[in-house]
Amino acid sequence: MKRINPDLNSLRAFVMLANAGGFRPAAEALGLSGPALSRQIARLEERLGTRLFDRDTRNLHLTPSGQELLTIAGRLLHEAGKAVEEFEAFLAARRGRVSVAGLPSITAGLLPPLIAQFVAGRPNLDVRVLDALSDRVAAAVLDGSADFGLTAGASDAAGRLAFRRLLDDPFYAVAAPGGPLDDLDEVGWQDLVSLPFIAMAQGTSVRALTDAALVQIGAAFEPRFEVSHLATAGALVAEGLGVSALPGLTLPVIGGASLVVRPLKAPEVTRRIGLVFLAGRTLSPAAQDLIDLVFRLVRGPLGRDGA
Amino acid sequence: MKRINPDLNSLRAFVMLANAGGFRPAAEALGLSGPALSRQIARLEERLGTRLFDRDTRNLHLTPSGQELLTIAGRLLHEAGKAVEEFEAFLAARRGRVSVAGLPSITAGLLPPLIAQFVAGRPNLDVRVLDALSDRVAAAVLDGSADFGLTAGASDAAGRLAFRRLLDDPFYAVAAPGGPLDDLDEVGWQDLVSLPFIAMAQGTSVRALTDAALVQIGAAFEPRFEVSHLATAGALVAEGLGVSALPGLTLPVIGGASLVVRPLKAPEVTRRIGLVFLAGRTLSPAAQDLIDLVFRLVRGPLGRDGA
DNA sequence: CGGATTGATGCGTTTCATGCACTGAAAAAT
DNA sequence: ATTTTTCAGTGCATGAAACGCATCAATCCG
Repeated sequence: MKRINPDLNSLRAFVMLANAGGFRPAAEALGLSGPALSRQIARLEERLGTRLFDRDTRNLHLTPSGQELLTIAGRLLHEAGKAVEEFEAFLAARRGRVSVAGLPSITAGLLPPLIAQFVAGRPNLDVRVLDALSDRVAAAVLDGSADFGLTAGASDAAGRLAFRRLLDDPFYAVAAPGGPLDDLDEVGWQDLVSLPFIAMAQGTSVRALTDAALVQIGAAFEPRFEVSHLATAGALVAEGLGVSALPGLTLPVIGGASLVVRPLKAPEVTRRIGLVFLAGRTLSPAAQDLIDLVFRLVRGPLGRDGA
Repeated sequence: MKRINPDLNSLRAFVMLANAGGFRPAAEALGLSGPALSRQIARLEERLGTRLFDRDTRNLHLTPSGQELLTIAGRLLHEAGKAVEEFEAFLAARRGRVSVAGLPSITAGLLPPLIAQFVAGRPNLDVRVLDALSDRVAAAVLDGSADFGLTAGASDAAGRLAFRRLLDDPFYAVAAPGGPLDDLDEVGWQDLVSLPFIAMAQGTSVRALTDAALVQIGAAFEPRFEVSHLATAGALVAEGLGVSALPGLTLPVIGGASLVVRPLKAPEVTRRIGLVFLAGRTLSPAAQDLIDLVFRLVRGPLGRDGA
């Protein structure tokens, strides 16, 4: 048997005619001329191989087949409407899921208020945040488990990732109140090497930049403590066990407000934070929207904690 | 916002392309040329206002929007397939419901084996049988609660009903074994009037014909018993309380095999059984099939209990 | 560095749907 | 009873949409 292929417009016309009870009102409701509707029904009947209406010039009645089709077509059109609505919601970034991968300092310090603003009024939009170190962020973007990443520097893999600079995050020296930084306005890297230093673990972007800065000034690096998590570093600093050098974005995460924070100079080191995404790939509307929001709020009003 | 109107062919093409992973195999599977498919996708993208594939000459990847559409379109196409399947099943008379109205003698005597044959292999086809007297059969057909009726004579209503003759059902005289008919080969109506007569109630087709026959021979009619149901009449006859005159189709219902049955002559009275349906209205495929089966089996091989 | 493969584009053709004008039939009005 | 109106269907021409063929640009392979 040849495959019947209903087209939705015909079905819409059919349902409209069945409900209107006459060609004239149905045609008008459809924005069609009378003859056009007449032919549309005739075509549909021919394609389906059945008469759908018993009609003479004065009366119009659904045949049993028409009655059956009315039920089925009504349901299908309803499904189609829902499908369109769903997809439009997705396109309008009101529905779907955005997965962001980012460095812990970013996901904890920068992102939360932005995400709060982003999801406001979008109850069906889910946001996943994946916090990981730089290379795992890149990996997550590469394998598709994150729509995009916010990380430091453009490490990276065979040109398959694109990078867009978001902001430069300068390093600060941090110490406990009553510690060695109290009387200084600004600190040089050289000043730090003689102090007990709390370093981030190998593999973190902070550590890589710290190492680079120390190499630049030709200093040997002997960290007193080495930790993986910012919160730990912060707690050690607060306890007065040492000093550290950290990018500005990390400060809110470690409770920088109760520490002594000083600009770090000689050299001025900044962590280049940016967007990482698959080169040549279109992003979902929601992801694109979130990115736009991030860039707008971070770059525009220079305030980095939104609202 | 302008209403997006997806057409199923585009979606089919899209899904096919997404699954095939390349234009060439997808186009072939769709029976289209390469360029046709290319344009179809381009049109769909334009209509939806989104790119669905990130593609260059060598790679083809769904965009997030494409991924979303794939899910939604797949579901919708599945629904459409089910809808077509359902409707085709209805057209093929494998699904749906047939409502038959008929005289009790027909629904009980003639119909059951036909219905058994009819529903064999059609598990999703329901049959409703409405047994009622002649005028209620007509009423049921008129108001649509029955697809068609099997009844006696073309009584009927303002030409809105059409009648098609099925068979002529001759009357027989029936009595208990050991009763007055034992020694006769055939019986005349005149012979019956002197015997205790068990008559069907007023309003039945049997009674109307009985009255007419007796008027024709100028006999007064004084039934000894008057009953509404065939089974009662049969039981009274079997008990030897009287004789009756009944059409052949009723005999199986009353257990005619254990009674004495003789052809009734002078005059030969037949009940004209036929099909009643709404004039000018198309019947459902299933109803039409059942009608065809009834006519074929009743008229053709003269056997009235099928198989 | 050529040949082959893949998706896109130009162009002419075909198919399909639509609108206008008109026909034929049936109900309503006179 | 006759005319008028109403309604769905048909002839015909127009316009849009989709298609195939030929070709092009970009990429991969040998």
